[in-house]
Amino acid sequence: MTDAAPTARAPRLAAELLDWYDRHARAMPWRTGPAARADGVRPDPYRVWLSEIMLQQTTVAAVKPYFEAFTARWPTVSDLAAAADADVMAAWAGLGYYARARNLLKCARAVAETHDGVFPDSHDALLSLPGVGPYTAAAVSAIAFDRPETVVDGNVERVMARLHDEHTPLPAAKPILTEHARALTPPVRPGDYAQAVMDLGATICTPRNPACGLCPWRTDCAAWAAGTAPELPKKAPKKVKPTRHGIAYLARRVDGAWLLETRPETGLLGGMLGWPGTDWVSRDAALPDDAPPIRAEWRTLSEEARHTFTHFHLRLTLRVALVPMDRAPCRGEFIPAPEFRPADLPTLMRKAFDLARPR
DNA sequence: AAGGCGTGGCA
DNA sequence: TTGCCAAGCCT
Repeated sequence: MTDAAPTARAPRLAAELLDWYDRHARAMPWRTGPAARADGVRPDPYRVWLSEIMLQQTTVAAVKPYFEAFTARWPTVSDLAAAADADVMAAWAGLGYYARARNLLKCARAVAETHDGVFPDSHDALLSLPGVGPYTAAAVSAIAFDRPETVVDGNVERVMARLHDEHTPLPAAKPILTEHARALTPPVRPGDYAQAVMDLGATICTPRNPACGLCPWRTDCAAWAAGTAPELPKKAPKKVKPTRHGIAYLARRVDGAWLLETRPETGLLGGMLGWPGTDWVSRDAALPDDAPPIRAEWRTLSEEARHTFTHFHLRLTLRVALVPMDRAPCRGEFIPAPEFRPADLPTLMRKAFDLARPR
Protein backbone atom coordinates (compact mmCIF):
# COMPACT_ATOMS: atom_id res chain seq x y z
CA MET A 1 0.00 0.00 0.00
CA THR A 2 2.39 2.67 1.18
CA ASP A 3 4.97 1.39 -1.30
CA ALA A 4 2.71 1.88 -4.30
CA ALA A 5 3.21 5.59 -4.81
CA PRO A 6 7.03 5.72 -4.60
CA THR A 7 7.37 2.63 -6.79
CA ALA A 8 5.03 4.03 -9.39
CA ARG A 9 6.92 7.30 -9.64
CA ALA A 10 10.29 5.60 -10.15
CA PRO A 11 10.03 5.30 -13.96
CA ARG A 12 9.01 8.95 -14.23
CA LEU A 13 11.91 10.09 -12.04
CA ALA A 14 14.39 8.01 -14.06
CA ALA A 15 13.02 9.40 -17.33
CA GLU A 16 13.23 12.98 -16.04
CA LEU A 17 16.81 12.47 -14.91
CA LEU A 18 17.85 10.89 -18.23
CA ASP A 19 16.29 13.84 -20.04
CA TRP A 20 18.30 16.21 -17.84
CA TYR A 21 21.44 14.17 -18.50
CA ASP A 22 20.92 14.32 -22.26
CA ARG A 23 20.92 18.10 -22.01
CA HIS A 24 23.63 18.60 -19.38
CA ALA A 25 26.07 15.65 -19.50
CA ARG A 26 29.62 16.90 -19.18
CA ALA A 27 32.18 15.67 -21.68
CA MET A 28 34.90 13.57 -20.09
CA PRO A 29 37.82 11.66 -21.60
CA TRP A 30 36.38 8.32 -20.50
CA ARG A 31 32.87 8.96 -21.85
CA THR A 32 31.51 8.38 -25.32
CA GLY A 33 29.69 11.31 -26.92
CA PRO A 34 25.89 11.56 -27.27
CA ALA A 35 26.00 10.61 -30.97
CA ALA A 36 27.99 7.44 -30.34
CA ARG A 37 25.73 6.59 -27.41
CA ALA A 38 22.64 6.98 -29.61
CA ASP A 39 24.23 4.49 -32.02
CA GLY A 40 24.63 2.01 -29.18
CA VAL A 41 28.40 2.41 -28.95
CA ARG A 42 29.66 1.49 -25.50
CA PRO A 43 32.79 3.00 -23.95
CA ASP A 44 35.95 0.89 -23.68
CA PRO A 45 35.70 -1.16 -20.43
CA TYR A 46 39.43 -0.60 -19.80
CA ARG A 47 38.93 3.16 -19.84
CA VAL A 48 35.79 2.94 -17.71
CA TRP A 49 37.56 0.77 -15.14
CA LEU A 50 40.68 2.97 -15.10
CA SER A 51 38.61 6.12 -14.65
CA GLU A 52 36.52 4.59 -11.86
CA ILE A 53 39.61 3.50 -9.93
CA MET A 54 41.14 6.96 -10.29
CA LEU A 55 37.87 8.64 -9.30
CA GLN A 56 37.64 6.79 -5.98
CA GLN A 57 37.61 9.59 -3.37
CA THR A 58 39.18 11.87 -5.97
CA THR A 59 37.84 14.83 -7.95
CA VAL A 60 37.31 14.84 -11.71
CA ALA A 61 39.72 17.77 -12.08
CA ALA A 62 42.52 15.89 -10.32
CA VAL A 63 41.91 12.71 -12.34
CA LYS A 64 41.83 14.12 -15.88
CA PRO A 65 45.58 14.64 -16.48
CA TYR A 66 46.44 11.28 -14.91
CA PHE A 67 43.83 9.51 -17.04
CA GLU A 68 45.20 11.11 -20.20
CA ALA A 69 48.77 10.17 -19.27
CA PHE A 70 47.91 6.57 -18.41
CA THR A 71 45.84 5.90 -21.53
CA ALA A 72 48.47 7.52 -23.78
CA ARG A 73 51.26 5.42 -22.26
CA TRP A 74 49.26 2.20 -21.73
CA PRO A 75 46.42 2.13 -24.33
CA THR A 76 45.10 -1.31 -23.34
CA VAL A 77 44.81 -3.36 -20.18
CA SER A 78 47.42 -5.75 -21.58
CA ASP A 79 49.86 -2.86 -22.05
CA LEU A 80 49.31 -1.85 -18.45
CA ALA A 81 49.69 -5.44 -17.26
CA ALA A 82 53.13 -5.56 -18.90
CA ALA A 83 54.34 -2.32 -17.27
CA ALA A 84 57.03 -2.25 -14.59
CA ASP A 85 55.72 -1.66 -11.07
CA ALA A 86 58.00 1.32 -10.49
CA ASP A 87 56.79 3.01 -13.69
CA VAL A 88 53.15 2.71 -12.68
CA MET A 89 53.79 3.93 -9.12
CA ALA A 90 55.75 6.91 -10.48
CA ALA A 91 52.95 7.72 -12.93
CA TRP A 92 50.42 7.60 -10.08
CA ALA A 93 52.54 9.85 -7.81
CA GLY A 94 50.53 12.82 -6.56
CA LEU A 95 47.12 11.22 -7.03
CA GLY A 96 47.06 9.67 -3.55
CA TYR A 97 45.68 6.46 -2.05
CA TYR A 98 48.57 4.49 -3.48
CA ALA A 99 47.01 1.10 -2.70
CA ARG A 100 44.83 1.91 -5.71
CA ALA A 101 47.90 1.88 -7.97
CA ARG A 102 49.20 -1.37 -6.52
CA ASN A 103 45.77 -3.01 -6.96
CA LEU A 104 45.45 -1.43 -10.43
CA LEU A 105 48.44 -3.43 -11.59
CA LYS A 106 47.26 -6.61 -9.88
CA CYS A 107 43.87 -6.21 -11.53
CA ALA A 108 45.33 -5.48 -14.98
CA ARG A 109 47.50 -8.60 -14.71
CA ALA A 110 44.53 -10.70 -13.57
CA VAL A 111 42.46 -9.51 -16.54
CA ALA A 112 45.36 -10.05 -18.96
CA GLU A 113 46.24 -13.51 -17.67
CA THR A 114 42.99 -15.13 -16.55
CA HIS A 115 40.45 -13.27 -18.73
CA ASP A 116 42.49 -13.09 -21.96
CA GLY A 117 42.74 -9.33 -21.69
CA VAL A 118 38.96 -8.89 -21.79
CA PHE A 119 37.14 -7.31 -18.85
CA PRO A 120 34.33 -9.48 -17.44
CA ASP A 121 30.90 -7.88 -17.73
CA SER A 122 29.15 -9.25 -14.65
CA HIS A 123 29.03 -7.53 -11.29
CA ASP A 124 30.23 -10.64 -9.44
CA ALA A 125 33.19 -11.34 -11.71
CA LEU A 126 34.25 -7.70 -11.52
CA LEU A 127 33.88 -7.73 -7.74
CA SER A 128 36.43 -10.52 -7.44
CA LEU A 129 39.16 -8.35 -9.04
CA PRO A 130 41.72 -6.53 -6.85
CA GLY A 131 40.71 -2.96 -5.98
CA VAL A 132 37.18 -3.44 -7.31
CA GLY A 133 34.53 -3.12 -4.59
CA PRO A 134 30.73 -2.93 -4.72
CA TYR A 135 30.66 0.58 -6.18
CA THR A 136 33.24 0.03 -8.91
CA ALA A 137 31.84 -3.37 -9.91
CA ALA A 138 28.39 -1.83 -10.36
CA ALA A 139 29.77 1.22 -12.17
CA VAL A 140 31.84 -0.75 -14.70
CA SER A 141 29.03 -3.24 -15.29
CA ALA A 142 26.49 -0.45 -15.80
CA ILE A 143 28.58 2.08 -17.72
CA ALA A 144 30.69 -0.20 -19.91
CA PHE A 145 28.14 -3.00 -20.44
CA ASP A 146 24.80 -1.25 -19.84
CA ARG A 147 23.79 -3.73 -17.16
CA PRO A 148 21.01 -2.60 -14.79
CA GLU A 149 23.27 -2.35 -11.72
CA THR A 150 22.73 0.16 -8.94
CA VAL A 151 25.72 2.39 -8.25
CA VAL A 152 25.95 3.86 -4.76
CA ASP A 153 28.76 6.34 -4.21
CA GLY A 154 28.91 9.46 -2.06
CA ASN A 155 26.90 11.42 -4.62
CA VAL A 156 24.11 8.86 -4.74
CA GLU A 157 23.98 8.66 -0.95
CA ARG A 158 23.56 12.42 -0.76
CA VAL A 159 20.92 12.56 -3.50
CA MET A 160 18.91 9.72 -1.93
CA ALA A 161 19.18 11.18 1.59
CA ARG A 162 17.71 14.42 0.29
CA LEU A 163 15.11 12.96 -2.05
CA HIS A 164 13.73 10.94 0.89
CA ASP A 165 14.62 13.45 3.64
CA GLU A 166 16.53 10.68 5.43
CA HIS A 167 18.06 11.97 8.68
CA THR A 168 19.71 8.75 9.89
CA PRO A 169 23.43 9.51 9.96
CA LEU A 170 25.94 7.74 7.71
CA PRO A 171 27.29 5.12 7.71
CA ALA A 172 24.23 3.60 9.47
CA ALA A 173 21.97 4.99 6.72
CA LYS A 174 23.86 3.24 3.93
CA PRO A 175 21.52 0.19 3.57
CA ILE A 176 18.45 2.45 3.53
CA LEU A 177 19.95 4.77 0.92
CA THR A 178 21.10 1.80 -1.17
CA GLU A 179 17.57 0.42 -1.19
CA HIS A 180 16.18 3.79 -2.30
CA ALA A 181 18.75 3.88 -5.11
CA ARG A 182 17.91 0.32 -6.18
CA ALA A 183 14.20 1.14 -6.35
CA LEU A 184 14.92 3.99 -8.78
CA THR A 185 17.35 2.19 -11.12
CA PRO A 186 15.60 1.83 -14.50
CA PRO A 187 15.84 -1.14 -16.91
CA VAL A 188 16.43 1.25 -19.82
CA ARG A 189 19.77 3.02 -20.30
CA PRO A 190 21.09 1.94 -16.87
CA GLY A 191 24.61 3.05 -17.78
CA ASP A 192 23.51 6.56 -18.61
CA TYR A 193 21.27 6.62 -15.56
CA ALA A 194 24.19 5.65 -13.29
CA GLN A 195 26.27 8.52 -14.62
CA ALA A 196 23.30 10.88 -14.55
CA VAL A 197 22.55 10.41 -10.85
CA MET A 198 26.24 10.87 -10.00
CA ASP A 199 26.44 13.97 -12.20
CA LEU A 200 23.34 15.33 -10.48
CA GLY A 201 25.10 14.96 -7.14
CA ALA A 202 28.34 16.44 -8.47
CA THR A 203 26.83 19.52 -10.12
CA ILE A 204 23.35 20.27 -8.66
CA CYS A 205 22.80 18.29 -5.46
CA THR A 206 26.18 19.37 -4.06
CA PRO A 207 27.29 19.02 -0.42
CA ARG A 208 27.22 22.79 0.14
CA ASN A 209 24.85 25.28 -1.47
CA PRO A 210 22.86 22.79 -3.54
CA ALA A 211 21.35 24.38 -6.66
CA CYS A 212 17.85 23.11 -5.94
CA GLY A 213 16.33 25.67 -8.33
CA LEU A 214 17.98 23.84 -11.24
CA CYS A 215 17.20 20.30 -10.05
CA PRO A 216 15.01 18.07 -12.25
CA TRP A 217 13.87 16.20 -9.11
CA ARG A 218 13.04 19.30 -7.06
CA THR A 219 9.26 18.81 -7.03
CA ASP A 220 9.69 15.20 -5.81
CA CYS A 221 12.37 16.01 -3.25
CA ALA A 222 11.28 15.59 0.39
CA ALA A 223 14.23 17.59 1.71
CA TRP A 224 13.42 20.43 -0.68
CA ALA A 225 9.87 20.49 0.69
CA ALA A 226 11.17 20.38 4.27
CA GLY A 227 13.97 22.89 3.68
CA THR A 228 16.55 20.39 4.97
CA ALA A 229 18.53 19.68 1.79
CA PRO A 230 21.72 21.59 2.76
CA GLU A 231 22.07 19.71 6.08
CA LEU A 232 21.77 16.22 4.55
CA PRO A 233 23.16 13.65 4.64
CA LYS A 234 23.85 13.60 8.37
CA LYS A 235 27.21 12.11 9.27
CA ALA A 236 28.83 10.70 12.39
CA PRO A 237 31.09 13.30 14.04
CA LYS A 238 34.72 13.33 12.91
CA LYS A 239 37.61 12.56 15.20
CA VAL A 240 40.33 15.14 15.66
CA LYS A 241 43.55 14.43 13.80
CA PRO A 242 46.63 14.02 16.03
CA THR A 243 50.00 15.46 15.00
CA ARG A 244 53.00 13.22 14.42
CA HIS A 245 56.67 14.11 14.12
CA GLY A 246 59.65 12.58 12.38
CA ILE A 247 62.91 13.21 10.56
CA ALA A 248 63.67 12.80 6.85
CA TYR A 249 67.19 12.72 5.42
CA LEU A 250 67.87 14.30 2.05
CA ALA A 251 71.36 13.41 0.86
CA ARG A 252 72.75 14.85 -2.35
CA ARG A 253 75.94 13.39 -3.71
CA VAL A 254 78.46 15.81 -5.24
CA ASP A 255 77.55 14.53 -8.73
CA GLY A 256 73.93 15.56 -8.13
CA ALA A 257 72.49 12.11 -7.34
CA TRP A 258 69.86 11.90 -4.57
CA LEU A 259 69.55 9.16 -1.94
CA LEU A 260 66.05 7.63 -2.04
CA GLU A 261 64.41 4.39 -1.05
CA THR A 262 61.31 2.50 -2.13
CA ARG A 263 58.91 2.29 0.80
CA PRO A 264 57.47 -1.08 1.91
CA GLU A 265 54.58 -2.42 -0.20
CA THR A 266 52.01 -2.03 2.56
CA GLY A 267 51.10 0.89 4.76
CA LEU A 268 51.30 4.63 4.24
CA LEU A 269 52.71 5.65 0.84
CA GLY A 270 53.33 1.94 0.26
CA GLY A 271 55.47 1.12 -2.75
CA MET A 272 56.33 4.78 -3.38
CA LEU A 273 59.73 6.45 -3.53
CA GLY A 274 60.65 8.48 -0.45
CA TRP A 275 63.47 9.96 1.57
CA PRO A 276 64.99 7.68 4.21
CA GLY A 277 63.84 8.71 7.65
CA THR A 278 62.64 7.82 11.11
CA ASP A 279 59.24 6.51 12.14
CA TRP A 280 56.58 9.18 12.65
CA VAL A 281 55.41 9.36 16.25
CA SER A 282 53.18 11.54 18.38
CA ARG A 283 55.09 14.07 20.46
CA ASP A 284 54.08 12.49 23.76
CA ALA A 285 56.07 9.42 22.73
CA ALA A 286 59.87 9.49 22.78
CA LEU A 287 61.07 11.20 19.63
CA PRO A 288 62.97 8.91 17.28
CA ASP A 289 66.74 8.86 17.47
CA ASP A 290 68.72 10.61 14.80
CA ALA A 291 69.59 7.78 12.40
CA PRO A 292 71.04 9.12 9.12
CA PRO A 293 71.22 6.68 6.18
CA ILE A 294 74.82 7.62 5.34
CA ARG A 295 77.79 9.13 7.14
CA ALA A 296 78.00 12.83 6.37
CA GLU A 297 77.89 16.36 7.81
CA TRP A 298 74.15 16.71 8.43
CA ARG A 299 72.49 20.11 8.75
CA THR A 300 68.92 20.66 9.99
CA LEU A 301 66.72 22.98 7.95
CA SER A 302 64.94 25.74 9.85
CA GLU A 303 61.63 24.90 8.16
CA GLU A 304 59.70 21.65 8.66
CA ALA A 305 57.71 19.96 5.91
CA ARG A 306 54.04 20.00 6.94
CA HIS A 307 51.53 17.63 5.48
CA THR A 308 48.10 16.32 6.41
CA PHE A 309 47.10 12.73 5.74
CA THR A 310 43.67 11.16 6.15
CA HIS A 311 44.02 10.58 9.87
CA PHE A 312 46.95 12.69 11.16
CA HIS A 313 49.00 15.83 10.63
CA LEU A 314 52.72 15.38 10.05
CA ARG A 315 55.56 17.78 10.84
CA LEU A 316 58.71 16.45 9.29
CA THR A 317 62.12 17.76 10.34
CA LEU A 318 64.42 17.88 7.31
CA ARG A 319 68.12 17.12 7.55
CA VAL A 320 70.30 17.66 4.50
CA ALA A 321 73.87 16.73 3.56
CA LEU A 322 76.23 16.95 0.62
CA VAL A 323 78.15 13.68 0.46
CA PRO A 324 81.33 12.78 -1.43
CA MET A 325 81.52 10.06 -4.08
CA ASP A 326 82.42 6.50 -3.12
CA ARG A 327 80.64 6.51 0.23
CA ALA A 328 78.05 3.75 0.61
CA PRO A 329 74.67 4.38 2.26
CA CYS A 330 73.26 1.91 4.81
CA ARG A 331 69.73 2.59 3.48
CA GLY A 332 68.33 3.42 0.05
CA GLU A 333 70.25 4.03 -3.14
CA PHE A 334 71.47 7.02 -5.07
CA ILE A 335 69.41 7.95 -8.10
CA PRO A 336 71.50 9.82 -10.70
CA ALA A 337 70.35 13.36 -11.39
CA PRO A 338 69.25 12.67 -15.00
CA GLU A 339 66.90 9.90 -13.80
CA PHE A 340 65.46 11.72 -10.82
CA ARG A 341 62.11 13.42 -11.36
CA PRO A 342 60.48 15.11 -8.34
CA ALA A 343 57.10 14.43 -9.97
CA ASP A 344 57.66 10.72 -9.31
CA LEU A 345 57.47 11.39 -5.56
CA PRO A 346 54.31 11.41 -3.44
CA THR A 347 53.37 14.94 -2.42
CA LEU A 348 54.88 14.88 1.08
CA MET A 349 58.25 13.78 -0.29
CA ARG A 350 58.08 16.37 -3.07
CA LYS A 351 57.37 19.09 -0.48
CA ALA A 352 60.46 17.99 1.44
CA PHE A 353 62.52 18.11 -1.75
CA ASP A 354 61.28 21.61 -2.59
CA LEU A 355 62.46 22.82 0.83
CA ALA A 356 65.83 21.07 0.63
CA ARG A 357 66.86 21.46 -3.01
CA PRO A 358 69.84 23.74 -3.70
CA ARG A 359 68.88 27.25 -4.82
C1' DA B 1 33.67 -3.51 11.72
C1' DA B 2 35.96 0.44 12.48
C1' DG B 3 40.07 2.45 11.11
C1' DG B 4 43.92 2.97 7.67
C1' DC B 5 44.73 5.08 3.54
C1' DG B 6 46.36 11.15 -0.04
C1' DT B 7 45.59 15.16 -2.00
C1' DG B 8 44.02 19.74 -3.40
C1' DG B 9 40.25 23.03 -3.48
C1' DC B 10 37.13 25.63 -1.09
C1' DA B 11 34.44 28.34 2.54
C1' DT C 1 44.49 28.59 9.39
C1' DT C 2 41.42 25.10 9.80
C1' DG C 3 38.03 21.84 8.70
C1' DC C 4 35.39 19.67 5.28
C1' DC C 5 34.93 17.34 1.30
C1' DA C 6 35.52 14.13 -3.46
C1' DA C 7 32.82 8.72 -8.59
C1' DG C 8 35.77 3.55 -1.90
C1' DC C 9 38.50 -0.51 -0.85
C1' DC C 10 40.85 -3.46 2.26
C1' DT C 11 41.67 -5.71 6.55
